[in-house]
Amino acid sequence: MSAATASRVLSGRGPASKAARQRVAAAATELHYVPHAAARALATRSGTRIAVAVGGQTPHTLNDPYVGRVLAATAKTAAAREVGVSLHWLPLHAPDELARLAENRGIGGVILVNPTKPALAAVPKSLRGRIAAIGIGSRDVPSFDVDNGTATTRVVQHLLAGGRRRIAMITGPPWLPCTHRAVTAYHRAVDQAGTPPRLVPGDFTAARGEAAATEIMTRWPDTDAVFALGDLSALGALGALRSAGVDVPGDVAVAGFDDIAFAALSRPGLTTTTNPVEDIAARAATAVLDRRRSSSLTFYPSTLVLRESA
Amino acid sequence: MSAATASRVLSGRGPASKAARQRVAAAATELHYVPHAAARALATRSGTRIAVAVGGQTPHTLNDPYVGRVLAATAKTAAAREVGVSLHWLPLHAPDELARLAENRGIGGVILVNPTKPALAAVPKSLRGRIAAIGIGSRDVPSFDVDNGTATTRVVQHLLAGGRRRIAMITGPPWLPCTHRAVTAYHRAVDQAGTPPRLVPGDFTAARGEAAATEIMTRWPDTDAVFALGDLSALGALGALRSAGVDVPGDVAVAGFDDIAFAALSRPGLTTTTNPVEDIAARAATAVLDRRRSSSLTFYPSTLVLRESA
DNA sequence: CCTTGTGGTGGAAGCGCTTCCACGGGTGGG
DNA sequence: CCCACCCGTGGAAGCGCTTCCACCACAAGG
Repeated sequence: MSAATASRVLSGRGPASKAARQRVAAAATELHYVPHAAARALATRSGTRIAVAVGGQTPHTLNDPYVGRVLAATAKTAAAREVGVSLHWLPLHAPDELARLAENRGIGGVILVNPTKPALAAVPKSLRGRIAAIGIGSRDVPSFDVDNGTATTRVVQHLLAGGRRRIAMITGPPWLPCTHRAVTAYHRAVDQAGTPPRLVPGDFTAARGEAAATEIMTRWPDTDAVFALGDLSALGALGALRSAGVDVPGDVAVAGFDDIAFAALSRPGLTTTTNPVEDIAARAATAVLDRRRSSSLTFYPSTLVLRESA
Repeated sequence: MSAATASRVLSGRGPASKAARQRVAAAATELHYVPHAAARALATRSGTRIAVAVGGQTPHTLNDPYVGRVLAATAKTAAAREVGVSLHWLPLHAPDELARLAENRGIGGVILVNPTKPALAAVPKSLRGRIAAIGIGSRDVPSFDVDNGTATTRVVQHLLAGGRRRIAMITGPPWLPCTHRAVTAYHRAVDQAGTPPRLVPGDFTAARGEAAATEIMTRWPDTDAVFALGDLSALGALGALRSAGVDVPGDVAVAGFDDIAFAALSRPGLTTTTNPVEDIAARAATAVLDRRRSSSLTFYPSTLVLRESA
């Protein structure tokens, strides 16, 4: 029984007789053998382990319900394939961080969450086929994202149908392509209805949502609906409005995006539109693990969730 | 210039002349050299990279605001030391998973989050000095946790001071030592006040909080306060109560634990008690990276945050 | 019976790094 | 002036695995 044979059966590659297979399996379980991931990565020069790289201004971005959902879903599919998950913060101002990550081996694939354009541009060729992006919808890299254009249109139409005529929008970070898609859809929808566009930049955080709502009510006091890209911002806005004595949904309707768990927990319940992140993350994980270069841009449908706030 | 010399200056270990140091540094930056983590781990037989292992029934536990805070804080201190973070789910029924993790090298330290007793017992000796636990408060392994005994006492006393006399508690999972500490403190506090103990088991989730609140109001309709270990459960309870037409805090006061971001966002705002997880996680990360075996059990103070719900 | 194939096997090289060790050329003291 | 000493250096081994390749034994065909 040589190391070569053992390696063949344990890694499942190469020929091995039934007898050898059984002997190795028996020995492995008896000795509680665990392959040395580093050695394997070194020899194979292509680690297993999928890296989730989250873009953002501070490491604090990692603490976000959206990211939490991505992580849980990724960890689940990763565990099923017996690979690990590592977590990385991709500073907005250091796009080459991704290249370092890739060179630093041990990783078999990368899932980018909300990366900047420069970060996408800096994707090293060595990562081809083992990288996917979610939360952006870009063509530079295989992407999986929610169809937030259609979703935005539907939300705005719902608000219009409810009699709202001055609908403000709290956007996502300007450096995200998905922000542009949503903003475009928003513009088209309000233009079509002949109602004025009111845009305030956001960053997906609750704090920014609060500030943005205050800003909106100051600049345009007659606003009767606020749509925030991201439930966190929507909930922040909702809180700020109610603290200011504004009745929701009486005076102002509030709608969010993503349908995070807290959207249902808030009072009034937050009207929002789903984001099937779990599916998306699972698909992205599978794609990078299988080195599929397919499907450069896939959009997942979002469905409107009506609660009390709008 | 040999590989040996380069290795010495890059890893900062061993002697090297000033000239050599500079030449290596220059070459490294020019070539965008990134050390191969796997090779290094193999040679050193002690990887860098800190593993966060979260105990729980399903991978879904990874998606929890508490865990999110731990991850963000860990990633921050890890990034400052140029080490990676990997994420693991520690199934409740597979305590040896931790041993596999340890053998699977590449990791320099482990932070256990809410591990079970069997998992703690299964900690391999090879991990001595590079492991720490948070969220449990155990002596089996260096632990950093919030002082939830004192915090619980203070919450109950606050509820009593507010005139509440039938205070129910939604606990944490029974397999967590911290649940016992809090339950003990709760018992002592209500006994002292001569009010009846009302315990319902929880698991930190919002769904369980809702169910528990319903259960409480069914079994003990005259309950006038609910204290949940974990804001998620408290918010779930709060939602269920209000849906049942119960006025909060008029009829029933609700208090939580942890002071997650949503505690402030909810209406009424959730009265809770802080959990300095960020500090705790940072300290735990530093401890494992520095291989400190010190401080077997450190408790961090919690402060009461009064909002509208209690 | 010998040839040509086949599936299974072990030897050995090598993945990129660290670290032991032996060695050379400086310095200071005798 | 020579020796002992020490700092800085490069050669080489080895971390645990994979994988190429040569090899053997056997089965099937001529």
